[in-house]
Amino acid sequence: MTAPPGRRERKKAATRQKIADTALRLFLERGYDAVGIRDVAAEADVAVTTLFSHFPSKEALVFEQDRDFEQRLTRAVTGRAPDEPLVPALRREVLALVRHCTADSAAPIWHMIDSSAALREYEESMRLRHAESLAAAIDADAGLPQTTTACRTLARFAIDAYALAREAADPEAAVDEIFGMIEAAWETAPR
Amino acid sequence: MTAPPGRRERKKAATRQKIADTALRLFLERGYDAVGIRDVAAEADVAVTTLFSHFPSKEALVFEQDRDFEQRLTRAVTGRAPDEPLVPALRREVLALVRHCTADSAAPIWHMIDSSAALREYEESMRLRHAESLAAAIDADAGLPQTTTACRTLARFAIDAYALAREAADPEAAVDEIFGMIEAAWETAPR
DNA sequence: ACCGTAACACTAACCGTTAGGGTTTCGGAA
DNA sequence: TTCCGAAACCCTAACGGTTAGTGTTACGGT
Repeated sequence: MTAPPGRRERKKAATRQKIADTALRLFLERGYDAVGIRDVAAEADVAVTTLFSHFPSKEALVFEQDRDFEQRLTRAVTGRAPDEPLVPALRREVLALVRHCTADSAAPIWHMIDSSAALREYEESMRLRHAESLAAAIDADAGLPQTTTACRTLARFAIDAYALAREAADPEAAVDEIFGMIEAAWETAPR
Repeated sequence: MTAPPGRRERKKAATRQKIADTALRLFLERGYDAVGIRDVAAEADVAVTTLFSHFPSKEALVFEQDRDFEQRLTRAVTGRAPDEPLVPALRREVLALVRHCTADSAAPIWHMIDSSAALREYEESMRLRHAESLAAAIDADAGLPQTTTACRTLARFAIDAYALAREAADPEAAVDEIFGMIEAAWETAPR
């Protein structure tokens, strides 16, 4: 599938990694708002323009680790066992994602995100984009006769569940509670 | 209630109005991204700092007209007839809001918003803030035994309904469809 | 051995936004 | 009526994220 990549691509990946690592370290050390793009670039020993050729924005540096979020959600739909119903599969994946980001090791990062308005907003629009892909995956699922609107609704509800559970006092219980509601909603969806 | 406001407040309101009108006109004429804050300020004959003392950001200029959105939603909950159930009241209000913003007269503005990533993102975070107030209003409603999590979930679902319906081919049908799902979700919510 | 190009660097700006500091003008108290 | 405090406004200068323009290097395929 993937032939041993050449020196070129290895160097590129290394540069990207160095930028992301440096950025996250500086952000955690001094605080997101107190670190400028120019600081990150200097510390990573790259030009500012290079940084922006790897990452579309300052905020994107923070969510490097989170890159597979979108794919995990869509694959939870497209790659589930042939007879597994949709919503429980989604619920399992959302639960796993919530567990992952409420783990103790992730606490400093999420504390940083919650402290910065820019990061919170960025995350939300990111999740919305994810909801769009998820909606497409659900809509494309053969054997689901539901409306396109219903599919988009389900996708957004699932993203909501993730966002709300992350902030809840007991995240795992919140996933259960919200997905109970989603289950009922989906069963009512017209087809 | 409101005594005849003094000259001072009238002038302030006039300035604010002039800025908002000028901004919207320029945005529609030349496109949101093609008009800078300095352009708006110059055309409205105010200093840039004055503009930002009236509006917190460039995006906020566009949503001047939309200012009562939040209040309309919360009042649909807090001010409904004593015996009217919650979700239908919400549905009525969301339907009215969707009708309002899909009216022909509003088309150019919404086309502009949809064309600009900055405006789309701003709108979404704005709606999320609205969802928080709505959740608080629902939570505070006496006689509703539901969980706080369930209230926050309902609030977000209602906001989702608005956003999804706005984009749907048949917005009013979409409101019906989504609120059917929400109704089922809410009935399932633990109390 | 050579060429095309991908990755990177440097400079200089653009744009939204804010701080600092000054001037006018109103509203209410003396 | 007079005067004072403060609100509204202005100007200048900057900050920080982001991008365009233009080279330079070094890798990969011919």
